[in-house]
Order: sequence, then C-alpha cells, then structure tokens
Amino acid sequence: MRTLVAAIVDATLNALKEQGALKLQARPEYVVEPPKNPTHGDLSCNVAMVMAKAEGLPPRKIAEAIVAGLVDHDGVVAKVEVAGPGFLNLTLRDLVVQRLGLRALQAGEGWGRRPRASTGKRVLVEFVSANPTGPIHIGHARGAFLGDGVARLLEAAGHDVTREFYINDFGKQVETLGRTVHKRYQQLFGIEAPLAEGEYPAQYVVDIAQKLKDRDGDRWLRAAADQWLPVCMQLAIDENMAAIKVSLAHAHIRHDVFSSEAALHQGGKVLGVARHYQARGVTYDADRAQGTEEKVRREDSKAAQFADRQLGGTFLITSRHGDDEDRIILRRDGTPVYLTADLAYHKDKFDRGFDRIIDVFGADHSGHVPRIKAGVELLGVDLKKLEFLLVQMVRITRDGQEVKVSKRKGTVFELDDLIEEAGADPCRFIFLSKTANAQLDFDLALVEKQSKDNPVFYFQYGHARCASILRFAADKGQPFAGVAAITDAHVARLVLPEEKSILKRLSALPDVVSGAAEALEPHRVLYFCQELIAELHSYYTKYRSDPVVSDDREKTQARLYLIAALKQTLKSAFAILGIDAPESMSRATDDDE
RNA sequence: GCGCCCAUAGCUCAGCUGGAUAGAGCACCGGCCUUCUAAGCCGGGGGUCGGAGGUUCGAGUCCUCCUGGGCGCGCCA
Repeated sequence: MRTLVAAIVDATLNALKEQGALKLQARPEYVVEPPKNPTHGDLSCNVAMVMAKAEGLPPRKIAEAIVAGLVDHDGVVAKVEVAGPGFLNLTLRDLVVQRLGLRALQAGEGWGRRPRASTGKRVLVEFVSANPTGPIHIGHARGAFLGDGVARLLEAAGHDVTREFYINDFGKQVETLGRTVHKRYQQLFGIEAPLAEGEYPAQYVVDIAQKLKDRDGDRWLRAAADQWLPVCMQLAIDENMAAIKVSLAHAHIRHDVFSSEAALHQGGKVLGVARHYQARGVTYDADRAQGTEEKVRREDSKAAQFADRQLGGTFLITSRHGDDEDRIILRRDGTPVYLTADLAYHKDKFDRGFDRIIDVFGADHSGHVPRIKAGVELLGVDLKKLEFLLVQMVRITRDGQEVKVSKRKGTVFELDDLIEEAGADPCRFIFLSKTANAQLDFDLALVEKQSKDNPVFYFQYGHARCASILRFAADKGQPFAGVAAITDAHVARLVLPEEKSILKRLSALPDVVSGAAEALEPHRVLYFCQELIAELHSYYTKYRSDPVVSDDREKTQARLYLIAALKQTLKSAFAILGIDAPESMSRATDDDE
C-alpha cells in the first residue's frame, strides 16, 4: 500500500520537475504512512514539508502542485487533499484497499518475509555465550531470547543468518571448575577435600564428579594435577555445555555454531592476532597503559584496586581509537589476556566473510565495547560491519517484590526452571516486548500465571479465534474457498470501516518486519500484532449480530478471506517472533487459581 | 571522577528514526454472553512526556546543562 503510493508521489515529482515547477535536486527523504487520525485518509505524506527548504517554496504551495499534477495511471487514489502545514492526505480507491489481503494469502508461510537468503547478505549473530561453568540461568534469559528474536527477524528480512555461541572454555574460571570437580571426585571416595572460596558448590558439580568416577574409576586420585586437571575441565565443560544446549532447546532457542575460545588458543589464533598487531606497528611494550595519566579515578574503583598488579607487557594503542586507555594484550610473560582472545575471535568472524556481525551483550559487558571496537578497527577491517546490541539488566520481581538472584548465596534461578514453570512462549513474549536498551522488570508471578492475565494469551487467542471462525464456517458448509476463488465482486463486499482498517494494517507486515530487522527491534512486530488483534476482537464483538458466516454466501466468502488473511498475518508474525500460533485454546476456567 | 543506558497514566511499558488531538496492558469504576471462544468487547476517571534552555514550519523524539536511577571502569573471564 505504501509502496504503491510512494511510486505515485515519485512519478508526480518527476513530472513536475520536467515541467519546471520543481528543482528537485535530490530525491527528498519523505515518508508515506497511515495517519493516526482516520479522518486524514488512508495514507498521509509529508513530502511537501520535507522539500520546502530546498525548493524555497512554502510547503502548502508544493503540496497543491502535487495534488494538481498527480500522476496516477492505475487510479489507485480516490481523493487527495492538502491539510495542516502541508500534509498530503490520500484516500485510496475502495477496491485497492479491499484487495490488500490477497498478497498475504498468496504468499502463505512466506508472507511478511523476503525470500530466504535473498539479500545476499551474510549476518552473524552472537548471543548467550554463557560461561560453561554451570547451567544457564535467568540472567542470561533476556539476551538469549532477544538474540534469537533478532536472528529470526534478520532471517525474515532475507539475510543468511548464522547464530553463534562463543564458549569461554579457557582461563581461570573453567580451571576453578575443574578443580572443584576433582575435589568432589575425591569426596566420592571418602577423601576430605573442602571447597575453597570461589569454587562451585552446586550439586551439578557433584554429578559431574560422579560421571568421572563411573567412567574412569579411581585413576585420577593419585595422578598429578597436570594430569587430572585437563580431564576434569574437559568433562565439566562438555557436561555443562550439553546441559546448556538442552535448556536452550527447551526455550526454543537455536544456535548454528558453537565457537570455542580454547580452540582459538590451541589453533594459535590468539597469539596470532597479537603478532598481527605487532606487525602492523600498533603495539608497544611498557609498564603501564597510556591514556591514563590525566585520568582521575575514584579510589574505590576496581582500576585503582588492581593498579599495583600492573607489571608491564605488550599494549595495543586502543586509546587512539576511542578507548579510554590502551589495553594490554600480552602479559609480561607473553601470555594473552581475555581481550586478546576476544579480538582473535572477532578477527575470525571477519575472516569468515560476514557482511554484518552482531554481538548481543549484557549491559554488564558494555565496558568492553570501546576496546573491542578499537581493536577491530586496528585490524584494518570495516568497523561499520560490527554492531553491538546491549541488553540492559532485568530486575526479577514477584508480586512487586524484587527477587534477589545470587550465585554465591545459592539463589540462582535456572532458565530450565523458569521455562518449566512458565512455558517458553510467555517468557519469550515478555523479553521480546521491550526494547533492549531499557531496563526491564520481569514479574515471575505474572509470567507463571496460566490465566487471562498473562499477556501472551491475548495474542494466541487472536490467532485461535481466526482459526475458530474458519472451522465454524466449514462446519456450516461454507468453507473458505481459497484465495484463488476470491474475486473483486467478493472483496467489494468488505465495506465496513473496521474491515478496511484491518486490511490496511495487515498489509503492512512486510514493512514492519524490514523496519524491525533494520533496527534490531523484535518488539515492533509484537506491538503490530497487538494492534491487529485488538481490531479483530473489536470487529468480532461489534458485529456479533451480523456475523462472518451468514446466508449471504458471497459476503461470507469475503469475510472469510479477511479472517484468513489476518490469520496468516498473525501466524507469520508469530513465527518471526518464535511464538506458537495455536489453532484453538481451551476456555479458561474462572477459578484458575 | 569518567563512560554507556534509562526517565512517558497509580504500576509495567509502546510511541514506527522530527509530524496533525501522546497510546496499550494491568489496577480502579460502570456496562455487554440462548449466537463463529467473555483468555473477548464497550464506556469512564487518570499525563506540566523528570527539570531548564536551544535547534525549526513542527520536539515525547534531535543538541546542551541539571536532577534521579541502573550498569561498567582488572595483566578475572
């Protein structure tokens, strides 16, 4: 609908230019959109106001010229008028509006989507990337659902998407995990081996130790640490990753590639990237970072706290590329730090030839962004290809009271428990309903409620109601004949303002999807559905005495076409969001708890 | 101290990259089921869009400053 009108506006502008009425040096950045106020027509266009300055003419004057010279060969526009400061308010011919549902039905499952991998753009979305030191918990949930939602959106927008999980299976934390496993393993043989501060007290480590005992018996009891440690670490990582994959599957979250940090080290990629920087001359050896001299730090900041541990090493000149200070990439003994591996990982991503690389980070990692950007820029690659989606913190509440989650206090809330309690769809719905860059309150009581208060059911009921109407029609001997059987005579029967409004709205799905994909904002698709469903329910209730299925077979087919197009739109949108579209929902009981 | 994010109805949040009269859900009040699902609909109250300047035809949206909140500022990962 929008593109139809935009084409007319463009043609009109070109015609006016040829007549000499407009200079039209550049194509103006105008929008065509449905106005909030329905008395302003079907579509509204701000082109005259946008052009006013460049043309040196008052907006209304330009608008009037466009109206007078409108190029509309196909007779799409029924009426156009100038309003307010220079808006063009367009009313479309009825039949144009009434046909708007046809595309949805013709496209079927592909409605709202561009063909798979049709843009030729390869996009990598990295998300979750939890440490393999334990189960995935509720703190990961937002980034997990959002990353998955963004990946689905980009796929729907026609990109070739790879979903990737970066496993931090290297370094101190997994080492500590390995040591904890060994202690639990010793305990299984009755040997006293108390856990130290910072080790992992939870039951799953005991289970891993039991697996080790079952598999290898007592062979690691008296072995040297350099013998048992790699074994314990590897088993723990494998077991934890397996559990994480199961949890993600329960949440209907999928990854294509699991990328290992340890593998980067073993493959020489980490030291390789350090040498790459050295060869480019963007490093120096020193005792301390540059860029910090004039910087005043609060005494209790971590930087100050660890200042005495600065020992010298090889630094990357990130401060010249937007970072606060230069960052160390090799310690004095030549071993790489976490950032070095992360940069090696990013280099690896770029080397794999992606056109767009998206990192979904929690807000607690926002401090890494400037140094990664600087490091990536110093690789000599195009920084514009790298985007960060920063997901703000989630405050967990139950009935308004904050639920404190702490690993140390053993009050972790595993994703699996949440999914089991509340279901994947309600959780996904909450996390996809807000923008990533605002904090979010997650009400456990609400999401666990299997009643009408749970907002996801409003959505699913909308789809189920469409399905129900189509079923009812079939039962009454008037099944929807299919889009091929729908003629202009049929669609012309959709004369109610509510019917036209639904058709206009649902026809916007492709625009909504591409806009949401560009902005990496799945919630836009969700709110689009909300508005569509509200219109459906309102229409349904208002015309209960003049229902969809009646003795007037032509009108019945026309309305079934409307309902079918709406159902397809919701189904397609839900698929993009990753939410189930049920054909029916059991009626809620009043005393549902 | 510095950096990033946020502030819109009592609560949780939208507001489509600057458009016309700021919306939804929950909560509250009042209505609507012998009919294709009442997990629904209709109506009502409720707002100096945190504050102050600025940019322009036009600002919840962009810029500056201020206030308040979250996160971060390690040769941990």
